Order: sequence, then structure tokens, then C-alpha cells
Amino acid sequence: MTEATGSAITGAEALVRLSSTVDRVFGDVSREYGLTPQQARLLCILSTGPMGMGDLGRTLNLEKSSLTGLIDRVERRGLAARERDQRDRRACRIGLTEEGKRLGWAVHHEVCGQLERMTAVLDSAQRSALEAAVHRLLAESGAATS
Amino acid sequence: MTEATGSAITGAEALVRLSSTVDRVFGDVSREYGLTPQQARLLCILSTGPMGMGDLGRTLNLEKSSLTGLIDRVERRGLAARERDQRDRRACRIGLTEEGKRLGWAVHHEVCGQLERMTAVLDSAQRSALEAAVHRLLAESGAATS
DNA sequence: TATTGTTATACTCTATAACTATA
DNA sequence: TATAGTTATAGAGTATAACAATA
Repeated sequence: MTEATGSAITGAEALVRLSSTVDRVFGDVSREYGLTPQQARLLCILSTGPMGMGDLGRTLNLEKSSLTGLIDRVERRGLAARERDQRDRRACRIGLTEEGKRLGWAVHHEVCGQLERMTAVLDSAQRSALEAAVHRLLAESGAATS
Repeated sequence: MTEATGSAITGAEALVRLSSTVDRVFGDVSREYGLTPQQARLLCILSTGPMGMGDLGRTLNLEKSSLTGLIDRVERRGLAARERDQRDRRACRIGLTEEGKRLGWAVHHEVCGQLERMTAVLDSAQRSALEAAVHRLLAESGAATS
């Protein structure tokens, strides 16, 4: 996503670079807490409450078998637990354990803290412009809730 | 990174969501071209010319052994090639083959195209504000060249 | 029959530690 | 000794296809 001329990069390229930066922060923080980025992402999403596999797969953009494996691993580590849905006994809901909640909250807090410190270089007009633009983008692109 | 109340999200959360969206676009486009996201990322970075393993590892934020494996796989697929550095014969430089250049360019072009179309929902003031904020962020955070 | 989730299988991605070759 | 890169190993992440259980 670099470009050769040395002149200004496009808006799209800027978004890609920004995304790399965020991914790096998220990855580093996850590691600090002994989690892989995927596991941390899962915990952050489940922080707001239990979810079914279907929603979770759509949110994480994962095939169902990939999600099965991810849940297996966090469950084995005592961070989440499957619970059978009583109305539809094929389905299940995934909820966090106390330790899972603690870690999910900690990662979220630390990631947001680091990113807020990054955005501190923006003046308040720039920051609101960024937030407004992102809101607009997410609203229009049917962004998933994560 | 969801939030429960339905009210406005913070700037940091906006960045995280934006990053997820970009990652999804990048991943989907990579797949279209038969590449993994990591391979596509590598090809995009090498599009501007050959690089040494050291720089590449720092840019991709990978341990050297992880990079060895990634290069092995793209080399096996005929997309890149190692070339021994004549001045320091321990080192090598990685360059793209014609097919690698073609794919790297194609992914870059398609990703940027999709992102530009997404940002088309913004009016021009919002778009410039977003770009200005992102530029400012990248400038201050010592962003890597990818 | 259709849907939810798991199992089987095969790769890819990643890190740590030990190693080789060159400087 | 120090550095650039590889090899060995182990585990995590992912997808496809086939399957089981429930609807």
C-alpha cells in the first residue's frame, strides 16, 4: 500500500495504513494479556453479553467450523462457555466467564487508551470530523457491530 | 468493541470499527485473487520494489522465522523470488515475479477502489476532514510504510 | 428438507529456540 | 562475537466437505 512517487497518498491508502496501525496496537495489547488477536477480538465482542454462533460468525466474518475451533480454544482456557439454547436445541449461546469478562474489558480498555492517546494529536475539530466521518461510513456500509 | 447504550462511540472505538471494515475488504479482495490476506499484504508492500528480510519483517511486524515461511510459500507459488545480496552474502532481497506484480497491483487497485466507493457517501468536506485526520495520525504515530 | 453446529482434513500463519553461514 | 536468515517444532487460525441432531 505504499506508493512510489513520494507525493500525497490517497484517502483509501490512508485508511489501509490506519488499519495496519490499529491492528498492530490490538495485536500488541492482546499479547500483553496472553491472548491471540482473534481470541481478544472474540472476548471484546462478547463483553456486551452472550451471543449465538450465527451472529458471532457473521460479526467475526468466520466460517462456522472456524468459529467452532475458536470457541473450543477459549472454552478450554476457561474464558467462555457454551450454553444450549432451550428454545432451539440445535443452537447454543456463547457467554464469557468472569475471567473472560475481565480480560475482554482489560484489552478493550487498553486498546482504546492507546488509540485515544494517538488521537490526542488531533485538534478537537479534526477529532470530531474523524468521528463523524466514521459514523457516516459505518452507517452506510452496514458495518457489523464490532 | 461494541457499546451497549446506542449513544455515540468514542474516537478510539471508531478507529477500531473502521479498521475491521478495512480488514474485511482487504480479506475479501485477497480471496478473490486466490491469495491469503498475508500474502496479499506482502505483494502490496513489494509492489514498490524489492526489499530485504529485515525491513520486510519490521514492516509486517513479523518474527524472522514467520517471514521465512511466508516468503517460502509465495516463492513456491511463483509470486516472489529471493535474491542473494552480493555485498553481504548472509542477506537477501525479495522481489516480485511478473505474476506477483500483477496480483499485487490488482489487489491494491481493487481494495482502494472499494474503499473509495465507501468514502463516496461522505460529502467533500467530510472526506477531506477524514483524510486530513488520518494523515495527521499517521504522521504522528511513526506509521510504517505499508 | 432445511438449519445449527461439529468433525475430519489440509493448509496457512505465527512464535520460540536452536542452528548455519557470513561479517 | 554479532548478525541475517533457516530449520525444527508446536500451536492457533482458517476453509471445504461430510456429518449429526434438531426443526
